[in-house]
Amino acid sequence: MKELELLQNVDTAINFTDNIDKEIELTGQVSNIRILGWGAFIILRTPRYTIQTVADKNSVSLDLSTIAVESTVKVRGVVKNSNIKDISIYPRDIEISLNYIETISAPSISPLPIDTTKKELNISLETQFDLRPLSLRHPKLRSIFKISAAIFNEFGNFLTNNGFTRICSPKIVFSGAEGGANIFNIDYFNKKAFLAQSPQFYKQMMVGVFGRVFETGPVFRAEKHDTSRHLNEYISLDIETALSGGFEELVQIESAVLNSIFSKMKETCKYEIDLLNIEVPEITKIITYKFNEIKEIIFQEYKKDFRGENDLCPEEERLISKFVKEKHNSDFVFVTHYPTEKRPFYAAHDPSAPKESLSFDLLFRGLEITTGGQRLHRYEDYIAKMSKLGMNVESFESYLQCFKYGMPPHGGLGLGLERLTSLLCNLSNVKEASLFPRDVNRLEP
RNA sequence: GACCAUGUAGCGAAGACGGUUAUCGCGCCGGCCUGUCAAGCCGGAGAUCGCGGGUUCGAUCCCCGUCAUGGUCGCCA
Repeated sequence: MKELELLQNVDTAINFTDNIDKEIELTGQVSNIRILGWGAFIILRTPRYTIQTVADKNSVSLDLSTIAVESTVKVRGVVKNSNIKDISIYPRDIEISLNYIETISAPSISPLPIDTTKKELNISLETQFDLRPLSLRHPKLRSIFKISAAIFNEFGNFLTNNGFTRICSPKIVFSGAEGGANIFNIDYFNKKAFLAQSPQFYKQMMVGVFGRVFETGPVFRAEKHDTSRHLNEYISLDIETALSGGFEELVQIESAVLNSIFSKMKETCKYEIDLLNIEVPEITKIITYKFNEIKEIIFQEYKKDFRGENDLCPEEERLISKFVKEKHNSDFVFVTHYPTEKRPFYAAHDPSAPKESLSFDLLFRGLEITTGGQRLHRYEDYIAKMSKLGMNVESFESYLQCFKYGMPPHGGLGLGLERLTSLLCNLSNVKEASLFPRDVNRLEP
């Protein structure tokens, strides 16, 4: 038996201002080393900091030329004020003047096949992903995932603080929510099962339990699309809530969530915002256009006629975003009332105009990042709609229980984490916002 | 899946009417530098030009095939 001490503090944070001219100890990985005649500047990557240390070759016993990039080192040194220009370093107003440095772990092979010490990584996407455990060590790539984490966290915190309950629904499911072709089949103890395309059914069921729920987790799409905005596994930020008003309430909730994410990001991600040169937006007014209005605007303003088609193509998404930016100075536009036939069976429609669904997409800087809408909530409506679409009602019995025994009017939305991250960080491909992207051709790393 | 591009050193690129030793930057190796700013200066090593076939006296370059990657689109978050 061995009893371990209960830690009062597991953080690695250091109060530098209280430790000026005092000696501290740090362990970190060498992200860069600049050797000069008298010594070296060694940049250390630690969980909280990327910090500059300074080693005079006469003050430390270790031969500085033996220190390879990505070595793990333990150092002791005195905290000094400094004024560092390199914005990949944080904090920049202090540095550590070393008395001692020891290599804890040295790489077996050095150098890295890619150069993570430069301002830009300057490698192809393929190389970036093939060497993901290494490329992610670059300050700019790390920052992308700090931004992503900030979005993820504040999405959950804001909703939790506003009466939503976090749920975790199964990813191995009995049936798909969106239809058959784009769903991954798996063998589940000799039974047919699927990987969830969406937590849709479960989050609806849980509205009957908690009233307001959210989930942040992976979803899987088996589509053989291979584009800069698609992943076969992505993180879906999902909301589902009972509605007291119309489906527009969802638009307002999402706007509030996004604004909360953006303002929190400005607070906690100053370093990343600076490093990635991110322009953090804010929704100051909620701009909505009906689907049919969009088609007319595109025709009137840009002389392109897509009015016959019942979906928006990427070009239309870009054009309408441009239009809204110029006319309303907004990076965001909600497109409402999509054709009912383009929406899944559970989508509610306008009783006075059955062809128009009570749903919306959110376009951000030219790309769709959210689909949402009000759902059907009456059992009879489900039976009627599913029968009309030729669906097998019996096979959805476990899902339909909640409606049979009473559900409030409700709706929800799904926000693509990687899409939002990539647009915020000005990435050209959504895969860059996924740690280990899964696409048609990539299963590892 | 369709269409269009691209495969040249560890990484990112240039190249040529089809003709000696294939060019540049980064990294690497050696040297220099008492404060660097994702360092600097000098020198050096490093490439079966994606793979297979064809045309040719001769192919990294032209042709055919193939594989891989990227872009646009279908579809979607």
